[in-house]
Amino acid sequence: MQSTHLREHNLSLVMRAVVAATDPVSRATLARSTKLTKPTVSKLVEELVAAGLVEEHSPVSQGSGRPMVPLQPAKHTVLGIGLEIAAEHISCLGIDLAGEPLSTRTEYLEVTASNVAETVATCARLVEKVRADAGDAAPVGVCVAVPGRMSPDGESVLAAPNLDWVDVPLARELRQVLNLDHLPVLARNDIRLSVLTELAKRPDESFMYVRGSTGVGGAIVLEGKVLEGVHGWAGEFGHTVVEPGGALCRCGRHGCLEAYVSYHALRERAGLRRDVLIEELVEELSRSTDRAEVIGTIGRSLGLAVANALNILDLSTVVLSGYLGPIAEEIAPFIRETVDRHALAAEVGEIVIERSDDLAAPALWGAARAAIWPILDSPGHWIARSTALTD
Amino acid sequence: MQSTHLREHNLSLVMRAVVAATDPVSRATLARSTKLTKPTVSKLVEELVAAGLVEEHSPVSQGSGRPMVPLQPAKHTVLGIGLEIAAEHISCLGIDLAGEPLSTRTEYLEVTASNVAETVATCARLVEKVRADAGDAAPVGVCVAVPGRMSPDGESVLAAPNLDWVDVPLARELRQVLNLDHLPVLARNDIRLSVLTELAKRPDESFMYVRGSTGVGGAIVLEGKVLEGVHGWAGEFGHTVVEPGGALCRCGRHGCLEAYVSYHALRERAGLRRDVLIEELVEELSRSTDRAEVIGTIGRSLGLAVANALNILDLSTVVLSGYLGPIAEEIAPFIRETVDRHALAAEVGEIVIERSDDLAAPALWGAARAAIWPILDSPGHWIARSTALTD
DNA sequence: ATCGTATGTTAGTAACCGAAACATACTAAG
DNA sequence: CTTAGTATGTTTCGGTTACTAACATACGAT
Repeated sequence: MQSTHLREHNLSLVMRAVVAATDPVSRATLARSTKLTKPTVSKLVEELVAAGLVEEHSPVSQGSGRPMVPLQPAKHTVLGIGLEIAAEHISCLGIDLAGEPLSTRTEYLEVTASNVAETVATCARLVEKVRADAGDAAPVGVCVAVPGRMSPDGESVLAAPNLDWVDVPLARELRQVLNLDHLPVLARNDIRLSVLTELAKRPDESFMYVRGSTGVGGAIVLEGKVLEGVHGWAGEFGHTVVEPGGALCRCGRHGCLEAYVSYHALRERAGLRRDVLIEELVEELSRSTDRAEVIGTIGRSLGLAVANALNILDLSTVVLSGYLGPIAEEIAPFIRETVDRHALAAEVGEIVIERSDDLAAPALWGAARAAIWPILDSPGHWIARSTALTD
Repeated sequence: MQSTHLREHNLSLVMRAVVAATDPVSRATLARSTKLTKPTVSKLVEELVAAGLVEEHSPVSQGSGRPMVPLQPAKHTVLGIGLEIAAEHISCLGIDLAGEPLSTRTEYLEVTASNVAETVATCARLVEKVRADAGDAAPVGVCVAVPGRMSPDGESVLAAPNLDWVDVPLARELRQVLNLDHLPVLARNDIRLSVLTELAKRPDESFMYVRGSTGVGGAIVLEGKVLEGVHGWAGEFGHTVVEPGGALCRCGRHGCLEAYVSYHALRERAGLRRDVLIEELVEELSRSTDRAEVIGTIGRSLGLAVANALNILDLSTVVLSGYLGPIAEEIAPFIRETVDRHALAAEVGEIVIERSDDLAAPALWGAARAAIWPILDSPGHWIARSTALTD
């Protein structure tokens, strides 16, 4: 490592500490939390303030001693742009460093294999609108959430069954259309972006994330890092077999978890109308069938898959999201039971099963956060870049 | 990060590069591989040579140009001490920085709950002998491999069924008996140490490690790091249920993998005599039963457990060790089949199933390597420490 | 009015790494 | 035998970084 990298490292450390703090922080507090000395922090903060990434407010007294100068992530100066492509709509969200939404826009269209160009054009239109709404805030980058399997480099969509897409070089096409010279434009899997939203609330924790929505998605988070795996789908247990030779899944095989626990599977089997909202799925199901039975179906299948994963990874926390969130407490016993059956009960501590306080569109928010990430990770690059542009 | 940490980081970088290289390396080569500049490398190497951690040989011509000065990890100067506690014997191995064995000693005794003190005494005796054998080599630390569940800090054995141990503060007791002032003494799970031996051959790779021995152990390696998990048993799928309601396992539940695929289970079910060597288990079994049936039993159970784990973690490599190594090729089809059944076949690349060229005692070797680790990780500390002692 | 306390700044210092030039030691060719 | 070419390793110097120690600042408490 070179000495210049050291500075970048520390700059990022301070920047992230400022963003991570919910309340304004003083330089002295930063020095303690980053384990750097006060002069060092002052130097680094000076640079961040000069670059407009951190805001300095007027001194505030804190009991005895000299009043602190509160520092906060700059508001409305920087714009992280998140996009979400779903089967029937495309949304765009712009947030600033503080995580404040600056603008949200949505357009409705049926995304299919035949209208990739139109989809890209729509994305571009939405991004332009959000940029306009955001005023002076300088764009940092764009991240697109796609419900499908992506190439690990974030360049292209390998397969997105819901959209009927195969091998679409989405990032490249967007980059060409969007007029953002050399800013990063990446495409990522929607679940892996959703989990970032959860991760913002539990930094550095280890847990398993399960989201019930159109399909069943999941991710594994180890010490604050989302596990990728060689193909980038670690933790995706939608197609784990939970009942050998069981129900036919749309992937063509039998007994997949997704064939039991997914919006489509549950809705169709209960013969409900197509326009049931995902959030209301469980309520609707309980109306037509015995609630215990519905919960039982979900719980048993999910319990097996989740318990297996927890066991192998030696994790003790599951976060349930999507329509699984509201019924987390009801599903919990099934997961617990299977875990107890699979691991030595005495060895296992209590399994923590939590519901995610889900936002309406976690993937969209995750994408926006991911777009901001480069600034937090290497503020120096950004500063160098922006000063080079203005000169 | 402080500037002094930067130096430590770079020192470690150079040290590890020297050790990782199989052949002697020049300063210039190190500069290229570590991405530091030549002067920096020279400075750092100078310090390592002065401390006796790296050896400088006489210049060797390499075609044209000035001959290089070959650098190698110092031999016989430093001693990493590994211990292995098994049910019926205790072994001790001392290696140097180059990974050369300096001495191996073994004593036989039945380790049980009643003779913890004797076990510790035996360990101490073995360590003393190895130290004596190693001559001037300076001890770096001690690491003990124990077949059981350990506290994450490496201090104590929580439970080791094979030894009938529960809650034994092994590291502390050893530290008191061994006369190694303030050198690290740690106790670790044997499988997690075995995998270090494999890891030395595949640095920075990701794979799953499965070892068939008295029981069935496993570990997950992600980018060269052994996954720990909250309790420190990530990847241990010996007690994964592979057949609900199946054979009784000694853990008290039914259908565990270990109830089918373990030395004890296989030997007892075939009615073989007790003194069959683990290495010869499969051969012996094939003599009394149909080989295809034996392989089938192992393959089906293991295939299910391994395939599930690969699927969830999105890994594509399995390394089979212990008595599973020799029959890796025969088991491979079962694992492949289950993987294909569980994951979307089109999405999965080829699963690589490899055998570990197992040493006789990988856990012992892993322990010795682990004992050496502190030097590679922070040579500066070691240098400071040893100069402080000699002054 | 003074003391205590916590924040933030100002030198001055020590340490680090890197760029460039140089010294070194060999091979290969004329 | 000489010269050119090449790669290694060293020296010198400069720029940057972060730390130490002391100080200035701005409050509350007594």
